[in-house]
Amino acid sequence: MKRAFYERPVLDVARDLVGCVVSHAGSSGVIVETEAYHQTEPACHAYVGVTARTRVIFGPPGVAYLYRSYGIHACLNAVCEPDGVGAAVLIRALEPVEGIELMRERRGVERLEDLCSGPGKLTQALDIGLELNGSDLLRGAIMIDNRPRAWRDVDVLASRRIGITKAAELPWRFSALGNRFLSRPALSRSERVEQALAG
DNA sequence: CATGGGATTGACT
DNA sequence: GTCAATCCCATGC
Repeated sequence: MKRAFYERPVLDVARDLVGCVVSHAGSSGVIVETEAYHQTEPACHAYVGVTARTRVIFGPPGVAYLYRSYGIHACLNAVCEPDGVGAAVLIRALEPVEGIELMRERRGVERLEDLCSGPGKLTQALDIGLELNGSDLLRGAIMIDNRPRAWRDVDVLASRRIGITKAAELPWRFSALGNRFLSRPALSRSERVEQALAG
């Protein structure tokens, strides 16, 4: 992955990261779910401006932003857009590829679908901690690589972001169509009915 | 310096 | 479906 990939508008990066491969500490997985966040909308941590916490989000693109969620979990983001702009993509779910036994040990669960199907789960499975906040995604410990051939033409669906109360209406979540490793289905039951009726 | 709210998960009814 | 765990940090006094 090149630096210029991350320097683009955050919605484009979030969509294009689906199908790419994240690897760390002897384990890897294909990204099947992302969410975009931008300083101009209140769900984004960078909405409050530059602080000790958000400094990394406003920094150069292609860098990892890691934060602690609910006092327990670490969540991984890729910083996007030019230096000085606050935007990042949250990596929400992976399809496990390499180091699956390592993931099982780190997570303490067996089922493949339980290893990386959520932002807190995948960081635990790949042993990614807060100490990697600010590290480079191009040459650091965490690597993100281009889509394997089989994922070149993956269908990506946009839907609403999960678990937020502000700007919840924006369709800034991107997921691999029909993938079984998502943190949640892309569409609710009623939305699936609507889509079916719309043909 | 005290307080309160999460970009979540897992256990339980 | 409900709910607690647990810590970082932004905010307000």
